[in-house]
Amino acid sequence: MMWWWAKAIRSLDVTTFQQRFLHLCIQVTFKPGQKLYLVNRLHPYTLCFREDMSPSGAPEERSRAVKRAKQRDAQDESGQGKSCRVSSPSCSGGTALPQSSQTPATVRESAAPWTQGLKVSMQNPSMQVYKDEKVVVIKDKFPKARFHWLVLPWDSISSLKALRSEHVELLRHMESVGQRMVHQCDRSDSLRFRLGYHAIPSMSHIHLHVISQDFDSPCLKNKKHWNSFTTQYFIQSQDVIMMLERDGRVSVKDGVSELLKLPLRCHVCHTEHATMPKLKEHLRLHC
DNA sequence: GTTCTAGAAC
DNA sequence: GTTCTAGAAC
Repeated sequence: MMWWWAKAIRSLDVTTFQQRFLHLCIQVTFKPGQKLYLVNRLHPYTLCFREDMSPSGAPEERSRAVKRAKQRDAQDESGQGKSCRVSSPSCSGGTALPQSSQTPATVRESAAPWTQGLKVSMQNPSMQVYKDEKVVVIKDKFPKARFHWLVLPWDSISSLKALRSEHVELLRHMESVGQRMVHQCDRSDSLRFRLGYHAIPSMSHIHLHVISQDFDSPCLKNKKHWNSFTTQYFIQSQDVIMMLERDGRVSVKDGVSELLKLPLRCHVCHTEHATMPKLKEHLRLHC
């Protein structure tokens, strides 16, 4: 399997690949359909492990496999899943190291592949709208408002939990860059913006949301979306910085996830609405 | 994070 | 019947 990877990766010859990865002595088992993300600043790659589509496979599994493959292809065609995908004719249950490797440490899957999406996106020049030596800004792939950017540090910081006092300056810079994005936008005079972090983000790699408060977007679809930006689940950038300065770390209250289940309440006039369509209709009044 | 879908709500 | 949500799967 490792040799197959080596053949699959365009920019790394076999020797380089071995030097960089084999010494890690890590064994990873892939399930069909899982993706392997190889990320550094220069070469973000995705290897997709497909199911065994041979006639010997179970009919139900083949059907699911075809369905998933169609979904992936549709995403690729729409430009949302830009990746260097390499197919294997039969690689279900692949293993990353030769069987002969001595005392390999088995690594359990630490996170679902989709949680790593931002790490890939931030490296993609076509998605970057601003960058400097400390941070990069990308447009949210599924914006929840007319303007929705993400400011990400180049440094690998997984989440709010990983923040310490020494990050204060970086966070101030992230906020400053976020404000710069707002001011360069042609609607900055008429739209209100908020800058903040989700208390428990789904995606790995800390990211500052810079989002206009119109919430006029087809990607805003459900209660979780709404409450993640309009309740205390959304922690303002300034509050994060203040906490970090005061306590040296950011505390997230227990049970914060419950906020995502709160009734749908307008963020402007605080009226309650029974369904998302009704809330979205109401929001037009405030535009 | 999204998509899909069963079943609840209307 | 259609609309909408919530949870599973990815």
